Amino acid sequence: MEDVARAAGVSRMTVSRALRSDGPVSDETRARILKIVRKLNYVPDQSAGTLSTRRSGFVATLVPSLNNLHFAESIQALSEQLEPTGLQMLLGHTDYSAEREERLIESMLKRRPEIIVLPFDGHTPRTIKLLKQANVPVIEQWEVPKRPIGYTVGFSNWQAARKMTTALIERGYQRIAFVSESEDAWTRGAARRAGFEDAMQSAGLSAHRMIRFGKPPISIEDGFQIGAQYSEHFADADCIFCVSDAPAFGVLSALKSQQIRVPEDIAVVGFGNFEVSRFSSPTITTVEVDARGIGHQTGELVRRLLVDENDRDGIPRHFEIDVRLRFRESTRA
Amino acid sequence: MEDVARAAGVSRMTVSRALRSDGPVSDETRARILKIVRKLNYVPDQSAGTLSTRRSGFVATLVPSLNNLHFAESIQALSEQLEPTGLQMLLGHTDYSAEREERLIESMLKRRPEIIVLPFDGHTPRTIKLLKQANVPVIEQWEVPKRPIGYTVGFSNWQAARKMTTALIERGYQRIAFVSESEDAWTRGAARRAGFEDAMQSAGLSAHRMIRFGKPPISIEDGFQIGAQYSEHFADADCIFCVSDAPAFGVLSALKSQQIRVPEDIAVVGFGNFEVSRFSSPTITTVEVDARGIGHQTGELVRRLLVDENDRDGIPRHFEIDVRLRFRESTRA
DNA sequence: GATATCCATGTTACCGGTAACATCTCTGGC
DNA sequence: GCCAGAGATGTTACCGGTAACATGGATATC
Repeated sequence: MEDVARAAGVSRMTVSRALRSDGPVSDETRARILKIVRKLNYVPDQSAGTLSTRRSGFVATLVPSLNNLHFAESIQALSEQLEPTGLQMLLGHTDYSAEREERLIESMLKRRPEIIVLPFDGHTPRTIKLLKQANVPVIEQWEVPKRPIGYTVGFSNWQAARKMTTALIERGYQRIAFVSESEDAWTRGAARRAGFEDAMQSAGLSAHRMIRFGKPPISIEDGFQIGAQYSEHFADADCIFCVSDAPAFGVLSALKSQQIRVPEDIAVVGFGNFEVSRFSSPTITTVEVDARGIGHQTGELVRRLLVDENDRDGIPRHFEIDVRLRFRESTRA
Repeated sequence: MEDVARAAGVSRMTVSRALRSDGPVSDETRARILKIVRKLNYVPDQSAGTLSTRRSGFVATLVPSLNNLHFAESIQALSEQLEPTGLQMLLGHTDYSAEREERLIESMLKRRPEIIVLPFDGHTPRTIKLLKQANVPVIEQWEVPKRPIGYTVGFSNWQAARKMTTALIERGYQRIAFVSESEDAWTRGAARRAGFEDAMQSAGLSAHRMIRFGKPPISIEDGFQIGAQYSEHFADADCIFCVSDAPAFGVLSALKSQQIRVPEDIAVVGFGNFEVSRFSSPTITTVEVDARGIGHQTGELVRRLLVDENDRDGIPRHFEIDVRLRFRESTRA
């Protein structure tokens, strides 16, 4: 920067001002400085700027996992929203572990993020303490916690699963099995399971056909293995509701290879509306979640909180994301 | 930090030393300081540290897109490798646009990354200039460029597609169609297409059945639409080689709905070995690429370049990643 | 017992920007 | 012609750490 200032015959401060769109610099001087900046290939050091302005320009972002299209898409949508603002995303993935989440947050806080975006899958007590002390807006995504730390963008997995279950019961299904992960203490999967159980009980039906298999995120392969044990798990069931479309597709694939007909012999239902559920045969009934919408709304919220000074009033604490039931060929009408 | 130092009755420097594992501080003093740090919830500011040490701890990482399992998995593998090193990843996605890539690199350079990891899909001239001037190791991933900037971790998509095509020809296929994206000027998809064409020509076969459809990344839906126009595109073909498993699955789905049998009437081949290709019916013949391996090797390389001081000699410039042909039910033996 | 050596700790300056205030020049109003 | 006010630019100090060197006391060496 010193070099640029010397070459332009001005002070460092003027260079600094010229590089920031707002600074009061004459057009002529700015043009001259920018030309020299380009010639010398000067790239400002943002950590020095951060230190001085106390604004890091970082958005700390956590996701449970990247190899899940939902999370990948919401991240992608968020990062697209962030681009024009000049904010940068610090990304980490928790791998569905609250301890890993805590470690990640701890290391990200050293970068002084201006906002923290993370999924709610249950936090450790220390995580909650760290988040509160960070003195920075916190946005919890996906599942909406009962006691939010700050803002939330998401929906109730409990309600979504309950709604689908109730709709299935209305369509005449009574002996519904539920497939979910084996270690999901606090995840969205657990909330879906609870919603399913509640709906069944409310209808006076038994929710005893609970299959737990595979670690989060449950995969197509896991679903295939479950489906391969049809007689053991589903002999007296009339419908298999899976915690996600991936195992639903796997179950379907396994049933097909055993000549079990869907939906004639048994129905299959997923969750998430992944692309594969629209193109499998039969196509899979599922719960559609607007993953991009979560990223987009979060981006919008970040903009209102950090960028747009005129739009800071009356920001709601909670943004509800759409959830819709998609009935397809894998259930009978 | 000042506060901590005062509370512990030492100088700021001693606190700084106590917080870094290496510093020469007596065990007793360090214990006392760490206790106070915890009590005061002091979190060091890494941008100040960066400024002073001239080490940012950042690994600038670009991917074409996140909603593609290959990239997501390689990123995940890389970030797992990075965790114990204390390095943090700055992630951006180019959306297959060289201009976006240039902008991202420009903004990331302000953070003074210690290394730059990016896919090779062709760069703008300015991008190449920026990367060279950054004076930082550069790792190009996935497709291996003819003229690498620094290190490379990947494989030749040209060769991989050529190998599969040759194997298909050996199995008796002669009228092979190739499905790829419509705007893929510099992508891996284009390299695959070129490899296909070369193999066909070497075998004295015509490579005129080129279907171009959909923007990168080509989806299941795109494949479905292509497959739905069977008679137009594939009336006289005996095999459909798709640039990725996603459209292959979509094509398969469309063929099935038209009662066209695979592989009896026509074969379908994908690329990537996504999970869906193992569980569709029929299962899909594909080219297996070790996506996690790319992330893992990259992480290993980063470690050797930045962390492990004793292992810095004789680091190869290029790491070749495994590619294997997986013949499944969608082609006849 | 004098000196060399080592370890724990302190002091000072600096990393590369920007906030805050000071200064200077030019313009317009009366 | 004098002064207020606004815009462009300069000066100084500071953001929160750490590098580099200085210091002081304990121990080892002969």
